[in-house]
Amino acid sequence: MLDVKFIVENEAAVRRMLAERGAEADVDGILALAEKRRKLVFETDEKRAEQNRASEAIAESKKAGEDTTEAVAEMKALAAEVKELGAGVSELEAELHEKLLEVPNILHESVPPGETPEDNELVRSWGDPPKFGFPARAHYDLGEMLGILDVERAARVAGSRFAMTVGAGARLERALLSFFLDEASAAGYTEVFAPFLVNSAAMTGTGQLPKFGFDMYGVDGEDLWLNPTGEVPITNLHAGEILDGERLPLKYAGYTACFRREAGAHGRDTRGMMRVHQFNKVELVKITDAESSYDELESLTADAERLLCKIGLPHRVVTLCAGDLGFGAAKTYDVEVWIPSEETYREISSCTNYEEFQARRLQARWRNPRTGKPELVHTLNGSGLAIGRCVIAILENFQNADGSVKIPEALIPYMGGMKRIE
RNA sequence: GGAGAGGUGCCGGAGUGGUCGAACGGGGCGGUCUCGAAAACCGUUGUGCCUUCGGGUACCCAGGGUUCGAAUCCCUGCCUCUCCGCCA
Repeated sequence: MLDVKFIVENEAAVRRMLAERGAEADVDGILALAEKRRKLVFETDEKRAEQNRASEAIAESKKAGEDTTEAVAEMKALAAEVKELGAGVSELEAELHEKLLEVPNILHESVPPGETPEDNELVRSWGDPPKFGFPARAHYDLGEMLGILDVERAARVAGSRFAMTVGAGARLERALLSFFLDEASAAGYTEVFAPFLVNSAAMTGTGQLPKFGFDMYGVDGEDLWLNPTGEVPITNLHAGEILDGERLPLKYAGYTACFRREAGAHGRDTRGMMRVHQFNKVELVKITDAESSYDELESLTADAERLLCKIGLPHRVVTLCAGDLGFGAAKTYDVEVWIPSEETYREISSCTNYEEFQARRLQARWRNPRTGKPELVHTLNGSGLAIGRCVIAILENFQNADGSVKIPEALIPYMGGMKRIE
């Protein structure tokens, strides 16, 4: 969420941002409501002051033993007026808040212009795509051949777009999850096991609501949602708090299952476990101040990338262009891993600086010792990493001609010494 | 699921419906004293909004209600704790 004051004072910049993103928001409505609210608050406060003075006078009179029935009768009208004005202010504020929640974040100056993923900017790449002396098999074929991925039975118990790993496949998921969390701990992240179900307030705090409810699963009859990403429960951990500046940056790493309806993705990635309704992920979250947040974004991205290096998976990093950027993101690096069967790079981590956008919704602040005043924190997150897609990448990049798959060195200890899946 | 208790400032903990944004204690910060420290003493110590920058206004879990006036009374919700039952 943007500050109303910022919108009032930087109308042109806000409109420019909307144009660059190819997004829309009711800037006119916000400006009009803000001004209306300002005037009504002033009027209401004045009436309240009058009422408070009169009430005090009544208290004094009563103490002096005087008859107050007349004064009390006179106050009735004013009391009713104050009540009505107050209700008007609340209504305006609710309306304004609603509109503000639908304005996307401002863009960092380094975000490249562009409309589609084609316009994303390559930052760097690591490793070379493997050259096989045979046609590369897709993960769903390898998984089936090896008996470690069972989409059919997953569909039986849940439906289409669900995947289930079995045997060495399941072990590989657990290995990755442990490896990622161990690496995160070593890099200074605090490990958390947060709830997988979150309420509407949390979903609003990180920006999934009110605009993107269609892509999430809700729990019938309760104010609960299945979290679409670990970002939600973990970032919301410090909602409403004023943090001690010395504690920053806070760094968390947590495993969550992630649930997405994939509404609007019909026909895309329909086979295997590339795009499923439930997948596993280790999420990295940072809470820091404005001064350090872009340095923290670089190191967060490096933390995610290093995992791929240690496994030995070829990948690249791109900066998302304005049109491809998420609603609340000020800047995002996508880390993309090489997928041989598609002969392309696919997203495996998305590292984002939200600056104050989430913090303002969350009311997450820190106390600046220089000023003694609370300031909004900057929040960041990125996958470290998406486990399902990592399984895909490992199966495909480390496959042999006979369909067996070599376990990457770094994961062998986590696989109980297993060196190959065959 | 059943029965009960409770939610107040950084923490503990008061608070007859009328200067209560809130006693008192602890903590923090600043100061006096000291070579320094401790102790003692003094002062200070929440957040948002509006402002004609003098102030004003709101917030005692959240949302409603009663009242001229609510931290204090009423209703609803959420959360915490205790006991019983059930359960991974």
